[in-house]
Amino acid sequence: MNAPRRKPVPVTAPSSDDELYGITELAKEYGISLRAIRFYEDKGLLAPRRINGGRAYTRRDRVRLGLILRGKAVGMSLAEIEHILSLYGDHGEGHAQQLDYLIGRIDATMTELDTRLRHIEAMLGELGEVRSQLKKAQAAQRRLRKG
Amino acid sequence: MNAPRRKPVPVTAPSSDDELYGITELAKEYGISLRAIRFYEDKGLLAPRRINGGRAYTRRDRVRLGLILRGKAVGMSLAEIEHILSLYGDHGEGHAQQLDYLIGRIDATMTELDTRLRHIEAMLGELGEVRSQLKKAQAAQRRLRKG
DNA sequence: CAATCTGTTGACGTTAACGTAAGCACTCGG
DNA sequence: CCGAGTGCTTACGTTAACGTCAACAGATTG
Repeated sequence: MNAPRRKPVPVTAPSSDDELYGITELAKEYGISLRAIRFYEDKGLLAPRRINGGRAYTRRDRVRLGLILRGKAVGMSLAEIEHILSLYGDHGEGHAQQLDYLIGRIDATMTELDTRLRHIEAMLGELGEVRSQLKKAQAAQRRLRKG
Repeated sequence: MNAPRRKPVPVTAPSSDDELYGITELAKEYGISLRAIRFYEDKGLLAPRRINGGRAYTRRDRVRLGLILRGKAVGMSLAEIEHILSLYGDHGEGHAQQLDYLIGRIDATMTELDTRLRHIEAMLGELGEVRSQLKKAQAAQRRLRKG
């Protein structure tokens, strides 16, 4: 079963028209595969416009992609990232309830990130101790060799 | 093809003999499944002794398991965690080269963790901004309702 | 006009990290 | 002696996050 073919077009405007980017540009810029970018789209994390069948990304899309990758670097699942992404974006003229809800979710998210941060700090601390132990051993060795 | 059967034994000493723990104790203590613990063993992250076919964990094993889970909480893969775990443990009487190598790896690991930490801090910062924007909107709403 | 480039959509493969299930082995309490 | 409890192993299933591949369509270029 083949989907009906649209007619794609390069879109790849080096720096001309209206601040739109092709998928390959984004891929190279962030060092990821085209497949990954499309995958994020499938998962609803990105929603580029279509220009004659080709994906066209705006600055805003680029920012989102950046957030996605940052999320991954931090060890979040795509689901969690989607969660966070939804906190950005136009909550234009949101009603009071919406605002409360959003702020609540942001607080929750920040708390979780804080926990992670503390875990990392703990690991850094422990590794630092191990390191200084090794440093001591190293110094001892040197004393044996030189003195 | 069946492996030859050993004879397992509870080992489950509540707090008596020699500071050994059964697999279920560990599982409950850390809130994970037996399967997961065995899985970590398969991956070489744990290596409990066997007492009559049953796994017997020491305090040291418990600490390692803690490190594993902390690593996961921080978003590391089991491979990365194994990497880090190898930095602990007896480098007893290590030779100079070994020490240099280990310290180098610790430094590398710490640098990487530092990067993650910075990513998280960045996200926290951005979320903080979004939050304060929403707070402003919230205040505006209240002014409309009350005054 | 044919080759090449860029892009699109399935469909299937892969790796990591387990979960689930089945079947067997000891031990212990009644 | 029998059933429940605990543990072991092997084998297969599952989810996430892509990678790989095939087949095709416009555009561009020699």
